[in-house]
Order: sequence, then structure tokens, then C-alpha cells
Amino acid sequence: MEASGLGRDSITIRDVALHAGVSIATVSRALSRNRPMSPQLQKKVLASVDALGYRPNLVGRALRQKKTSTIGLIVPDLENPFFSALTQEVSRRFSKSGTDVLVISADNNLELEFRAVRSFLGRQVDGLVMIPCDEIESGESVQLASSSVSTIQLDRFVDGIDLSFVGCDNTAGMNLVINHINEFVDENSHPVIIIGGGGSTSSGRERLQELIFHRPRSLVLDGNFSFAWGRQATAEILSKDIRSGTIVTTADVIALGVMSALITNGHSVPMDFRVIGFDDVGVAYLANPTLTTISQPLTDMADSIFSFMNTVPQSSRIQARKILGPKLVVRESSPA
Amino acid sequence: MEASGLGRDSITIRDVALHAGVSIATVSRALSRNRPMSPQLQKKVLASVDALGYRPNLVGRALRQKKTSTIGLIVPDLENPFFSALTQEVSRRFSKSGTDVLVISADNNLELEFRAVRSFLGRQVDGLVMIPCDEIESGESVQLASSSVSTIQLDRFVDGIDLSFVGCDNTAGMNLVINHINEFVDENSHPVIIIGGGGSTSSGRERLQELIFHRPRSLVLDGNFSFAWGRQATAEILSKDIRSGTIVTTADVIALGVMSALITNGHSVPMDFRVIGFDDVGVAYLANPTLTTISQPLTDMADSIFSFMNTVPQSSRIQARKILGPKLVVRESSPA
DNA sequence: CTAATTTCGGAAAACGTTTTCCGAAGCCCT
DNA sequence: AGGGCTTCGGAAAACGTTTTCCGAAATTAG
Repeated sequence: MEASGLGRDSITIRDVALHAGVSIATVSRALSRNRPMSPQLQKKVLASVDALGYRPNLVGRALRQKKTSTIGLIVPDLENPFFSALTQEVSRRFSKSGTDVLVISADNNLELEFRAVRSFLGRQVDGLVMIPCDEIESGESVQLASSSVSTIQLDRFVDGIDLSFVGCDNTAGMNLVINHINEFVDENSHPVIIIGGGGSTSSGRERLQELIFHRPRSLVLDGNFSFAWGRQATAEILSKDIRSGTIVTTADVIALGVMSALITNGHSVPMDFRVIGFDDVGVAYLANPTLTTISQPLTDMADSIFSFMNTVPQSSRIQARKILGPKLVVRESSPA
Repeated sequence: MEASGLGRDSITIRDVALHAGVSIATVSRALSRNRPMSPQLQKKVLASVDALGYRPNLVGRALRQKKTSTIGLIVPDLENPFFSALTQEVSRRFSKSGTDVLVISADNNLELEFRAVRSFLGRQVDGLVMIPCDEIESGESVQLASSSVSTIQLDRFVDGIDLSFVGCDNTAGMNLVINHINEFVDENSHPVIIIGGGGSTSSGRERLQELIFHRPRSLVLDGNFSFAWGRQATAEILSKDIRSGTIVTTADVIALGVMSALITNGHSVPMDFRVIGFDDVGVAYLANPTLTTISQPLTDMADSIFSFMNTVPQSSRIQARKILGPKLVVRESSPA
């Protein structure tokens, strides 16, 4: 018995054909139901397939068909819970339709991002979804991607490239925040503190920009989308002898870092400092205090990606944009 | 200029050969440096490659070479921060060596897990790393995987299968916890409360088992690895009019849910309830209070996976196990 | 009963590579 | 100068599929 557990030389369609006493074309047809065939012959072939445990070699198929039933997803940082949630949602959506989603994390590194694109293109994916690392520097990667395969930008876009995009309306989101804080912050007496992040990403910039536009006299600190930056920024604030205020951030991960640092240093949220996030990642609801934030419509975004992928033609010329509406979620860190 | 941004029919090695006035074999060799060749010819070929913007079709290459320089990683749930951190770490390790890691999330679903295996196998990945969804039910998937490609189980294993495994020593980890709580819990007066999760996974079971072994009279609740379960379990506890105690969980995500629920219900951590987690995910340090937990050596695990993949032969017969040592991290939720 | 049409299986080409095998040329050595 | 050796480019096979094309058989129509 040779088909035991070993890494056997795999059986090909040829073996099945031999076993069933038919041609390989017939085997292929029996499996793909590409053309009607007599039921008994089909049955015989499928029996052989089962008997041998044949599994089609997708590489061979892809080569011949020039398609892979696969899309690539390039995400800047899987450790950011917003991106992992988005990843999960996109995978889930596509898996329903039988195409699978291959994920590569660029680890916030432009070179890795570029490599990921090359890898996916070489792999002949049918489509590419990218959350670009950088609004400008990712241009080369995105350009390359879109030059040979249907590409959609997700959540963030690259400046000056005419390419499909799905994301949420960051400006509208920040306006919800502004309206929220207007209820209790007097424009003149209480300048708000803005802790930005991802200033070199479109979403980070859009959010920050809108905040500064409405609250021009704020104290602004800009860093990246990470817990660590939230903590560090808080340290800077406290070192300036600021002991109360409203802290608006451009991402939940930052806000969580901020709250953590505030609390370990003995400051109360929301009594001393109000804190507001953006994204509504799962832990926002779990934090203590729970985090007021802007909720993004993840499922809708995934749905849009899916429908774009199936309708928008390969040409990068056709630009389709879907900007979805966010919601304000008021919680303990900044109550009404 | 036709290479302008369109989804052009891709140029093949044949086009390059034509452009350079050489044979396709020469082009292949010039690119792969597989055999020495005259420098000027090489230069000429590479010039044509550049001029045409040729990118090798990895599908064709894979078919011929019977290898893909790719490994697959199947993870049960990307939204669990422990798994996303592990994923990131594994990708990072392999990307250093030029093989890329394709990730599929099984979404805690056995059928999706099985599909992921089939997909990766069909794709002819050179290796497979699996974090099985279920200690028993994932058997079929793991068996299939290992029957045709070098497969390593990560973090969790399937019962009764002789297959390589890399993970941390859950028993030792829980013993650290036991020692920790022994410092302040009197065996008879204070039965601890155990909130398990992932009882149908090897790591969940091992952790729970060890706890129950040392604290047989504990109140035990078992669920899954999720925030939601932590909250729900807490509700059950509180409904029993328990108002203080030591809560040991089998994962940080559970512990975070527990703390969140305790605090929203007005109970203090660690004054009323101590809470202890497992995994040391990033947010454990950010929670309020910060979470006492067991830290797993993610980087070492990734390194082990990498070295196993390169040394252990394809045959599933050879079983290699690497059990790494965890560390106790004492924080505010259960101080010393 | 023959001719026209449909049905259906097989042979072979094609997909884009890498690599084995050849043969021609160049070189060194006696 | 001639024979053996190395060097190096090209032709062609191979990888595992799908699919086009062809021809034989079967069915229908007249």
C-alpha cells in the first residue's frame, strides 16, 4: 500500500485516465462539467477519482486557464485590530463565492509591500486589494499592481492615482466627532488636543486635516497608528503640565494607548481627560472606560470590494469610488 | 508607448527572447543565474527584460519546477490578537528568506479550514503551517495536509496524529499561574474561578486540565476563545452572587472580556476579583488595570517553525516537537 | 434505406516556464 | 596540426491542466 501517509508523488489526471480507461480530456470534462457527458461514464470517472484520491493541480489549471480564482489582499499591519477585522471580513465575503483570498502583511514596510505586489502579480491573482502603506510612497506599488490586474484600494488611497477605492468617509466621521465635542467644549476656553497617526496615509491625513480645520488652535501631535505612539504622545502631553482636556485621536489603537498611559499616571478618563477614537475595533467596547469612537461599516466595505471586483473591468482607467458612511458611538471615555 | 497603465496582455519570456535576439533558454538562464554565461550576453538579455518590463510568470515556473517558494498558514481566527501577532511573526521570519507566506483564516469553521487545506495543496505550496481549529475534528484536514506536503502544527495540535508541532508549554505556563495564585489564595477558603475557552483545542484543554488538576474544587466554566465568552461567563458568575475571588482564564481575550464585564458592573479588579490571562497579547499591557498573564515566546516559535520547515523532511512520519517555555508577567490585575 | 445531423470521446495543442541534451565552437596540450 | 576538453547557445521536452478540433458513432429526418 503506497498511498499511505507519505508525501507521495502526486497523482495526476493522467493516472485517473489510465485507471478509468478513458482519455484525460474525458476526466477533465467529468470533473468540470464543462460539457454534458453520459452519466455512466461520468460516474466511472468520478469513481476512479475517488479511488485514487486525485486532486487537481491548481498550478496546471491556472497556467492553462490564465486565471486562478484567487485574489490577493495586502494589508499594512495585521497587528492593528482594525486591519485584521477588515481582513477577516473581506475573506469571509469572497469565500462565500468560492474565490479565496490570500493575505500578505506588508508589516508597514514599503519594500515588503512592493514585494507582495510582485509576488501576487507573478502568481497571476485575478484581482488585488490593497491598503496602501503610504499615501505617496506606495504609488509605485499600486501603479505596478494596477498595470496588470484589476486593483482596488481599500481604506486608504494613493494620491494622484486614478484607481478604484472603497473606504469610509473620514471627513464625515470627524465631523461627527466635532459635533460631539462641541456639546461640551467651549471653543475658546478649551483647545482640544489632537493626537494624529498615519499622517502619511490618506485616512490618517483626512482625519487629522478635518480636525485641524475645525479646531485650528489645538495642540497637535502626529505619529503613527500604534498603541505605542498613543502612550508616547500622552507622555509628551503630561510633560507639558497639561492636566485635563479633550483628546481626539485618529485611530482606536492610538486612543487605547492614550487611555492606558493616562490611567497608569493617575489621571481619570473622562473626568480629567476625555478620549475619542476612530474605527471602533472590538476592544474599544472592552476598554475601561469604554471608548467613544467612530464605527466603520466593515461588512459594507467588504461587500463593495466584492462587487467592484466582479463588475469593474480590469482597466485601471475606470475609476470607481465607494465612500461609506461612518457612525458615532458614544461611550464612557467621552459621554454625551 | 503601449505599456501605459492598461491591463496589457503580459509579456512572456518568449517576447524577451525575441527582443534580445536569443533563445528563451538563454533568457531563463540570464535571469536565474543557473549557469554561468558571458557577461555581455547577460547584459543584453537583462536590458531587454528591463525594456519590456518582463516579470516571470510564477505559475509557469511553479509548474515546471514543482515548487512554489511559498508556504501556507492556516489560522483559526484572525481577530484574535494572539493569532494575528503569531501570523505577523511567522510571515516576518519567512520573508527574510524570500519565501512568502500566504495566510487564510478558517474563521473557526471546520469546513473553511478543510477548504483552505485543499486550496493550499492544490496550489502546490512547499509547506503548510496549521493552527488547527479543533483537537479532534480538524484531524481530517491535518491528515490530508500532511499526506502531501510538509506540515507543521502550531500552537495547537490534533490528537493522535504523529506530526510535527511547535508550541509553548501550556502545562508549565499554568503551573506558573498556580504558583502565582498560591501566594495569596488559601486552598480551602478561596476556591478559584476558572473560565476556560477553546476546550476543544489542545492548548485550551491542556491549560484547563492543569488548572483543574491543581485546583479541583474550583468553579469551572468552559466556552471559547473570545471576548464575548469572557463577558458572558462573568455574567454567570455574578448571577451566582459571587462578589469576589480569583479568576483564572485560559486566554487573554477571555480575561479582557471578564475584566470589562466586572468593571462595568461596578466590581473592582484586583480588589474584588483578581484576573489572570494567558498569551500576553499586546492589549494586555494596555488594559485598565493591566493584565497579569503568561507570555508566549512568539519569535522563538516562528524561528522553530522556520527551521523545522527547512530541515524536517516531507514525510509525515518524522515527528519533531518543539515546546517552548512561557513566562509569567505579573501586572495590576493580579499583583504579587 | 440513405442522408443529414447531432452526440460524444480522444488526440493534440496550448499555457509559460526550466532544464536536459546536443552540437558547434573555442581552447589547450602534446 | 590534430585530438580532447571545456564553454556556451539553442532545440525540445517536460510540468498538469483545459479546450479546440476531429472523426466515429448514433440518432433523426426524408
